[in-house]
Amino acid sequence: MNSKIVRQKFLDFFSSKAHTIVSSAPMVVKGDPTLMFTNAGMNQFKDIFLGNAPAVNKRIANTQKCLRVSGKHNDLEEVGHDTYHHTMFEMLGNWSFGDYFKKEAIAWAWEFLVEEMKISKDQIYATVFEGSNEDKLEKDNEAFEYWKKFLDEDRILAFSKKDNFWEMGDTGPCGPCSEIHVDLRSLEERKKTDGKNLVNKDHPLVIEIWNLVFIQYNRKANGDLEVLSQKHVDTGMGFERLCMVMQGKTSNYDTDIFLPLIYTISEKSGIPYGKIPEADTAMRVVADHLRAVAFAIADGQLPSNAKAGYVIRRILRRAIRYYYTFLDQKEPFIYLLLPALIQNMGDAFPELKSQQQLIEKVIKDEELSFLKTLDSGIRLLDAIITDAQHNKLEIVSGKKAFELYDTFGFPLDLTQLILREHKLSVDLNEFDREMLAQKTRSRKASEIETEDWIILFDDAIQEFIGYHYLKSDIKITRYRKITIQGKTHYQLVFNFTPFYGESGGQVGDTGYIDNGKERIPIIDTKKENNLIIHITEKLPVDLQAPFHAVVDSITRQSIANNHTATHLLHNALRKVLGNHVEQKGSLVHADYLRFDFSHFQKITDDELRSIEQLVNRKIRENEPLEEFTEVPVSKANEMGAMALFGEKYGDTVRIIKFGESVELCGGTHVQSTGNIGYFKIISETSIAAGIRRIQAYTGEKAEEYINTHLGILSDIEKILDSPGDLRQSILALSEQNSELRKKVEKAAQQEISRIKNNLKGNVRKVNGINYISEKISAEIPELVKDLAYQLRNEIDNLFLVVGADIHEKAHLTVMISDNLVKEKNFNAGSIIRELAKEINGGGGGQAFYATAGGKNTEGIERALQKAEEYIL
RNA sequence: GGGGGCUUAGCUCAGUUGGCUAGAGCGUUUGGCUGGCAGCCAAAAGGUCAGGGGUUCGACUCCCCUAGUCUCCA
Repeated sequence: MNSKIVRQKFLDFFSSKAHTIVSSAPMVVKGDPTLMFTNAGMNQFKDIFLGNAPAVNKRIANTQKCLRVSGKHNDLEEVGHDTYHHTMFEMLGNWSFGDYFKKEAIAWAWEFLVEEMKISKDQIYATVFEGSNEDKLEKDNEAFEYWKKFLDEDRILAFSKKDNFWEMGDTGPCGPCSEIHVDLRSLEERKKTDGKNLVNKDHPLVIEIWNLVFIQYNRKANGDLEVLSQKHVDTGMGFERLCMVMQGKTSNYDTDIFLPLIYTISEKSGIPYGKIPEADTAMRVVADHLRAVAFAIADGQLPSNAKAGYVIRRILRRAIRYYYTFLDQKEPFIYLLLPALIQNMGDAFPELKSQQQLIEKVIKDEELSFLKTLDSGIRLLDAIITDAQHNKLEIVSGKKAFELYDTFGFPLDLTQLILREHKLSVDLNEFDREMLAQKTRSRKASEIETEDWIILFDDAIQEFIGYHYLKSDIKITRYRKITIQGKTHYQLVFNFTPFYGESGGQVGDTGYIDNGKERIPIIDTKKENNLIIHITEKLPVDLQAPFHAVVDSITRQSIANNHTATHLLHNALRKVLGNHVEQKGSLVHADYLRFDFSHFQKITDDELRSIEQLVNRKIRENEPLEEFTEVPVSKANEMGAMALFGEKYGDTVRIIKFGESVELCGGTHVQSTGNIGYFKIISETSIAAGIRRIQAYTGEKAEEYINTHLGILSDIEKILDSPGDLRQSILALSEQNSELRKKVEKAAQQEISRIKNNLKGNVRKVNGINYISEKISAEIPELVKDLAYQLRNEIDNLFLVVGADIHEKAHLTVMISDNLVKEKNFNAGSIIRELAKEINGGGGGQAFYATAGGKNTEGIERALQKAEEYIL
């Protein structure tokens, strides 16, 4: 059964059990500081479990793309070396929000696996929670009883809290879980060793494929468990594993999900799969990482040097490392594989297809840049090797290897590989020490201490009323203290709030709360798991009191201007450049707006002008805001709304329309476009392959910007005293300037020649040495240097001492012909140090040329005389 | 968010502890030679050494700040 059918059968099965099928949430998570990537199917329903959002459908099923690069069973460095570790994988899941519970979840799981998928019941084991003294919980007898209907008792195994009790975090919803394991060993093997002894023992062929979580408790901060009134089911089944079972394979990589990719890799690299273990590993690594990176980019997460983008970069670079070393590819390679991936998964995930060009471009660019990094790293390493061989060392210091890694991004395993070829090795202990120091430094710099929420009023759902109100009477429902790098802030939550929490690129509101006795400034507002959090520097004295909350309306107006202008810009970009333009990031600030989007060339000045013109035309047309709330997703698509990436599952959405611009958006906007006043683009740049960024001003900021520039222009006009063509005037000025510079240069040279000729006339022959000692008048020390070097070329056996009074500072210069330095052992440097004493200064230089400076101009004559002593 | 590196001619880069009046290769221009796929020879032009400040007799080199960029960690 091929993987496409497996996926479809799962969805069809739960659809037949009255589940609503929803699409996968993006793999890249927005608006949850604890999570960078979706790492489990339940992520997009977290708000429902936390009680921060109501469940619209009580039964849901889907396939969710997930990414894991760290954690108990997922270390990036493991991927490719075995049959089952992955970075990106699909999780099939079904959910009940306060609807069905253990009985149905177990019965349907059984029905799907045994009746639909025809997996033999002899291969199946189930596990249940054995109970916990610590939490005063009994064995999960309910689950045990339901399983007994399908399985013999000795195939239902009990495990401890570690394996069979699921918790989302330190606090929050949790409960016992029940896992389904499948024994894939041959009949003979199964006879030899009973499968029940291999469950949960990390056997590669006795594997967990489905985890059914029964959420029935809430873990409180003090560790106590509280029974939930609403019980939920959360299940997750590894799609790749299920396919492996269905296709009778013993490795995920042998299923039709990976094999076409691996064959393409084999074909393009000319290396067969299954012959060389290292090459096989490399192919699995490349196949796995290609998926992860392609999906991440499709979801808007580009490789970068920080946070989530850095994780993607690391995954991609690991793949490059493997093909570079074990598949002998020295040119960009991974981007060539994208068509094969799309062939395989493009139907289930159309975002891959629609963004193929961008994904290829981004990957190729990243490959090129890393191959360049490798190149320069190899050059640096060569120097280290030469040095080690020169000094007859066998071990290269860990510090050097770390520097190569830390500063130049050259991977340790490559360093080791290349060193081994030269019979050298790295001091790994030292390397690890350096690494640890780096980690400690970073951790220290980002230490956050979060205290527990203190609940004042039990009012879990906080409403946002800021679309229509900027002031409101509120009560504080909960607060907590948070400390980052020694700075303490407080986070407050209200029963309802006019403050907009930072999200969708729009910055959070600022303002204050006041109760007549005290006024507390709100310095920022953030959104965390659907909760709007107001940040203050101090806590109100009377927390229970009612407060009047006021949003800074001027700032809010500027933000609204910029947000609406962003929509108009997005629309104008698509009109002028084409429909391939897709939003890739956005920042709506009170002072400016920033918009990142996919586009493959630099935008020409003409295009930029038309874009700006179009936006300003829409502003003057004064299109009114049309706001549609609670629009079903299907209706939104009909309206032609531009869905932003990062949409979470939700039954209804908010739509913002200004004339032709229709966007799905939760932000705050102007009443009509005329409020924006004026729109001015200030920069257009590239931020990554295929991604461009426009920054712009609106309203008063735009006005200020233009006035500043016009002011500069008029100032220049005044300076130049030029009412006519400024460009002509400046051009003339610049030409004049370079002419004058040449003239000055020439005059200086003439001056030098004049002095030089003078000096030449005053040469004294002393002991066969052409001795010159004289005070000259010069303006610039550089010219004296010039003079000395010229004389050196023109007079043999020269011993030159020149003094000068430059801006009331004494200067001395000594120049001695090379042959004299050699023959008579003169040293201009030590001579000048002696002479400098006469002018109360110091100096130095080389054996043939030295300078000195001092405060005492009176001493110049004495110094010149003293010089004579050296040649007598 | 924290650490480290880099920024020198149009391009790719050298430049040891501060002092060889800032170099190389490619490219450009000019002249000469040459029936050819990077043709050869010769010469020349081209630099605010990222920007700003400081230390010093003297800074591409050392220190501080700013900007851009690469890289590692979180």
